[in-house]
Amino acid sequence: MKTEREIFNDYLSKMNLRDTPQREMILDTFLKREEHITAEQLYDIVKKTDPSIGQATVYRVLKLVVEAGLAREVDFGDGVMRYEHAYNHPHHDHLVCKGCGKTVEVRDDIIEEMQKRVAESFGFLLTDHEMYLYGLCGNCRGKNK
Amino acid sequence: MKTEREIFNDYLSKMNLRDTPQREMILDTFLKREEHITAEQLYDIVKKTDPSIGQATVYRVLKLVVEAGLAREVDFGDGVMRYEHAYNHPHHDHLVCKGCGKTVEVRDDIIEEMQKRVAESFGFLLTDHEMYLYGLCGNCRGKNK
DNA sequence: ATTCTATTTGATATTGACTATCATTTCGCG
DNA sequence: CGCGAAATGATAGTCAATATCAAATAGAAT
Repeated sequence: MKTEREIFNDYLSKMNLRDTPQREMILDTFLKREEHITAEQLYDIVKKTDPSIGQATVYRVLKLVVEAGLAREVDFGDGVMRYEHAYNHPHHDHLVCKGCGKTVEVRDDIIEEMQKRVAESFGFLLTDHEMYLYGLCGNCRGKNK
Repeated sequence: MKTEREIFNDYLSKMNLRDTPQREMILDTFLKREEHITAEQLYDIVKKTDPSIGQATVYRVLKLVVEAGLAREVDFGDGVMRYEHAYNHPHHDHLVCKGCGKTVEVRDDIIEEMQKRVAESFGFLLTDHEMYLYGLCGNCRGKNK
């Protein structure tokens, strides 16, 4: 089982890209966090370790991390892209509480299967999908009268 | 059965908003088009009828049309919000071809039911959802080697 | 109809996320 | 080392969408 660092380095050499301290640092910082994170949030954290790092570099490295298969983009529709771990975190969809913003990762094989069938019934070859379920979590259900 | 115009006017008076020629014009132009449309595209069309209309007004009116229940926002993830008819166009999801951009409206009751169950299994009350199925349509399947 | 005032409009500036540009730095090969 | 290509960081630019604000106007009161 390869480590994330190995996968990232393999991707860099395969693409003839260079191994830089910034890239390693940003990747490591991303990997340490478990939750969905935005580029700006990651930038803020990274600056604490190395204040000289540029914002553009964080955006650039996040893109590489996605291409290397270690991260996945998540779009909750609020205009900001978030990133989540993709390594050892198989595909899933998201349940999002509109009250408190809490998210839960969900996966349902029946839904996945039906999605493929629906696409095929229109002659489409399904390559991927996005599904966001919005609602109110247990805590927030009671609050808004 | 109320007309869209009646529904819109009802909404305006319920909210103590004024009935203006711009609002009527933009609504009418939106209603004439059947396909998903962006605010900028609608602005371009509307300008042909009345070049004095401001871009901001189109954005503002589209928001009202959504609030009145006559339109729905659709986000295909390309950074631009699109609007589709909501009146007599019941909820559906979208199948999007990554090759040519073609979209198909789809609806599957089993998926809808499973979504509700999944949400409930986590204690969530499902209020709405977004589901986008991305793939290649019949035409585009053969093209990419 | 005329007046009045809060709403609406259109022009413009601003925001916020993200990308492009570009001079300077640095990686990594010889 | 020393070189050339690639990466970085600072900055400017893009683009959709929103905020601002003076001027125009809807619509109720007169």
